[in-house]
Amino acid sequence: MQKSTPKRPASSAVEDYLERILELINTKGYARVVDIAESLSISQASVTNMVQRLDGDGLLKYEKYRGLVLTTAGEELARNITHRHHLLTDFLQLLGLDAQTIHHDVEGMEHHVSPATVHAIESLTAQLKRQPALLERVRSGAAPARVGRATTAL
Amino acid sequence: MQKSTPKRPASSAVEDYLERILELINTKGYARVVDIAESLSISQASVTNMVQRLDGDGLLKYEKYRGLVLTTAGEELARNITHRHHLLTDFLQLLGLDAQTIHHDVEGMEHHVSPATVHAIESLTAQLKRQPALLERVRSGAAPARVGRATTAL
DNA sequence: AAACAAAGTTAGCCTCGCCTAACTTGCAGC
DNA sequence: GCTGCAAGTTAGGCGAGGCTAACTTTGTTT
Ligand SMILES: [Mn+2]
Ligand SMILES: [Mn+2]
Ligand SMILES: [Mn+2]
Ligand SMILES: [Mn+2]
Repeated sequence: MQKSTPKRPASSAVEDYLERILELINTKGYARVVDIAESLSISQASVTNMVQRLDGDGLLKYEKYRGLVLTTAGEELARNITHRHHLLTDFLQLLGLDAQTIHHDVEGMEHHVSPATVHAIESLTAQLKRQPALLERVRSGAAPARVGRATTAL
Repeated sequence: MQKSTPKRPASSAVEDYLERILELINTKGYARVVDIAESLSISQASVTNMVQRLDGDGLLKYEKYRGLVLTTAGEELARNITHRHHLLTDFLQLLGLDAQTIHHDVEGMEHHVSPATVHAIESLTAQLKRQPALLERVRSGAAPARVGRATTAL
């Protein structure tokens, strides 16, 4: 156990690293410094530095020149941020946003959504998926119907 | 006009300062360094420093020891972030989240929501407000109805 | 008008997260 | 088993955005 670690909430940077490391492991079987760097558009030197910090924080095991593996704590955190990422992406896709906007916004928002909010958006998403008509109105930017104004006009 | 300023997007910190300054001006008529500091839980020294930066960026006019006023550009930015804040707050309230969670999440998310997403969430919010039944299901965390399972059970 | 407190400023420092340049290690190919 | 390149690391540095401590200015009080 990592003692005397006050367990501050992980920073956005830490979450982004862990998320990407897990993704690399899941798709390539391993996560090398060079791959992480490429994938995050960050220098190898910066990755090495962060990896050493994450090792110190007990989120992964790192052996110089040899590679790294996520610890249980690290993988848990990685799975958690991944879940937030997917949920928000799913939600924004429902709203009809373009892929680029979605990616940009999700990449930032994912770090600020607390568990209760995750749960609420999951619930909302599930409900919305059974309301295609409502979603259609959202996507078309339909204003709330007002008496005396055509809502289907061009 | 502020020439030779490449106009990087405002940082989260800058947006938080501007939002708070506008709020102070709207409620007290002015925004002193000490008030901004108190309101953001930041030292007066840090506020002075940031205010000087914002002056340099043309977002406010600052006279040493004398006070500050937002420029047109600054007020525009302030109104914009304020709008995002209110929209997200409104949206999360609809989902039935508690005030504390809402404040925490909004304070972070507001800096990462692009115009298209703002528009989509506005649209969604408007639609949701006319769907009290759906919202009730969201708030109660109802799973999508499944045949053979009671959805109203305790 | 002198003194005092509150507000504001400056100086110096820190952490985070990034960078480049230079060096070291590991691994293939020969 | 050299050798050369790719991968990895270290060293040094930078900007953002915080902090505290010490100083200055302003405004109020007497
Ligand atoms: Mn991210
Ligand atoms: Mn992500
Ligand atoms: Mn904020
Ligand atoms: Mn805000």
